[in-house]
Amino acid sequence: MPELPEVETIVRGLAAALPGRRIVRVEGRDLAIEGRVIHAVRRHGKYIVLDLDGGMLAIHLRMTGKLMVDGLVTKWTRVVFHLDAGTLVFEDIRRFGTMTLLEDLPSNGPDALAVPEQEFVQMFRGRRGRIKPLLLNQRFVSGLGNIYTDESLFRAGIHPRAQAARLSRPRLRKLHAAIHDVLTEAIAAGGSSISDYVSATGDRGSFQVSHAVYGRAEKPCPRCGTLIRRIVLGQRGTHYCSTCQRV
DNA sequence: ATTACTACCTGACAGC
DNA sequence: TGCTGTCAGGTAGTAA
Repeated sequence: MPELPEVETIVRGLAAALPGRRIVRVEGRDLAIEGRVIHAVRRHGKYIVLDLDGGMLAIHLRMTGKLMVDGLVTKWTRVVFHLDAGTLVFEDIRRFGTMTLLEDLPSNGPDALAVPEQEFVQMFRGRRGRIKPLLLNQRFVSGLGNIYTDESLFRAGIHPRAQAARLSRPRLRKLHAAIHDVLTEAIAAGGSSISDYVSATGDRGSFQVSHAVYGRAEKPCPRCGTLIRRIVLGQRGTHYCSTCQRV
């Protein structure tokens, strides 16, 4: 479910409520963090990181995870953090989400929103394979998922099957700008809510109405009117405009 | 290094 | 109603 803009939106909501709160009791998972204080909340790729005294809790929402401040408890609630004031509720329909106490964060690639253009272009040296699966690889660049990969490639005019190593420097610079712009606009819109995603305050995002290709198979391209195609690439549904996007 | 396949788990939806 | 199959915003493990 959540990609970088959704995780960023959730983290902003958590950061407004959690720092300074003490975890009094954890219900639903054996984490042994009772009594610890949450000092800060940050994002690391698609991970939500709670900095506690003496460690950090890394939470990954995978497909259907939600983290809500004072959220309602439902049949899909998996963990409730009881705080000295209020609660933090973790809900996860498909139970793919993970929650681990760590000393070191998982090593992944540079953040898709923070990576400088020059570094981004250089990362492609020596890479084989097609561009879309590469962008989805979190050890290459972290934060992009299926929605924003498709949307970024559309804006950059790059076909998802294009060979990464064959892209010219100008096209890579354009891709860098496209990724940055799409993510920035999506964060401003509070993320994309297609079915499950809500922020830490329970609000839906609105960026889904701005999607040009994702989820728009057989609908006209907003730029040229050609019908958007859906193919499967790297086992993922992939949407693109065959006129605007070239290999 | 890259790709394919399986698996994790649940719900929505289409078609019969 | 209900069955079957497909799809879903993610990622790990294994094999080729």
